[in-house]
Amino acid sequence: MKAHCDAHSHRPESLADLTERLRARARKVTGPRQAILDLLRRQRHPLSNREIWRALPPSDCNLATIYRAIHLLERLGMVKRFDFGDGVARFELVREGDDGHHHHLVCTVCASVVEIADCFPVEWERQIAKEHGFGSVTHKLEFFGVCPQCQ
Amino acid sequence: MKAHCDAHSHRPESLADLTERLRARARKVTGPRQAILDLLRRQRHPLSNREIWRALPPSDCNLATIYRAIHLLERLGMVKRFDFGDGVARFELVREGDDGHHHHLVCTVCASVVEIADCFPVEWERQIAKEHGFGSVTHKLEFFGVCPQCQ
DNA sequence: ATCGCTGCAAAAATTTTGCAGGTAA
DNA sequence: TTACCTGCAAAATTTTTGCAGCGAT
Repeated sequence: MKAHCDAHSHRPESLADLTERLRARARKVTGPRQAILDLLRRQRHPLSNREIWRALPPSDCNLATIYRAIHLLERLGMVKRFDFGDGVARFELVREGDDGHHHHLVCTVCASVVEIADCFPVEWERQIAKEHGFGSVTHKLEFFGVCPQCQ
Repeated sequence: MKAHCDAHSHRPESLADLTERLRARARKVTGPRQAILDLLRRQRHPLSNREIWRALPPSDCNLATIYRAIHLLERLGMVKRFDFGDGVARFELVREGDDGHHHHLVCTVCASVVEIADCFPVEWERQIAKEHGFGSVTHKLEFFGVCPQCQ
């Protein structure tokens, strides 16, 4: 049984490549957008809009601009939304040509995050889709537990 | 390979049984709480706090009370939170002795919901836990697609 | 009679939007 | 130049909290 996603490399795409992707879509490469992209490309794990805001020097970007920029990047498929069940959306950069599909193991005590290579088997997903007549089926899967340090 | 959860019966627990569970935990059985429980026990699928509020006659319950009651029911394990990725928490009644663990297939167009019997294989979950030294690992899994009517 | 629960209203927190000026292309 | 972006501030949401009075037990 083969999962339909593998762990992806963590070597970050260069900032130049990222901004090029914006330009290619006729979007402007501005200071705030570069700051956000440059922050995200250094992160291994998803950040919320507010976390991005706090991580950036106050002069770099307004919180409203972050909301707007993240919306844009999400629409362009450059950023993917993850939900760890605490009501806060978090975002991760998606590598060129990738769909960003993967999962996390989140510590319910300290909120540390591990990226997971395994994935729900495609055959099951297809079967579930067929069984109910649904099309274009995907899934969201996240794991929760207590990390070694917090035990 | 066996999933570790099966579809559960949809026959709703009686309101009397539900309120008894409250009383057994030294919580008061009040009008608003009965109204909420009685509404949830008739639902097959999760409702948000606001949906509960709109579904109830205005005089039955204040929105703030619903937030408080749902928090309580969640703490008592009588209600389970689900997240369909749209930023709104939804809640489902959990049957006595059950842990409420199951998954949904949600239409991304009309938001209709189908309950899913399959589940992520326990062995994999255990392996993931072991691999990263995590304890008490569970998961959240939801499927998304386009239902027959919306295609 | 208690103590928990409720409604109401205000506060806090989160996300969206309008607008006027600035800037990438 | 000309759209597109941005900061700021206000608005719209969503969720939490304080408080005085009511009511389940």
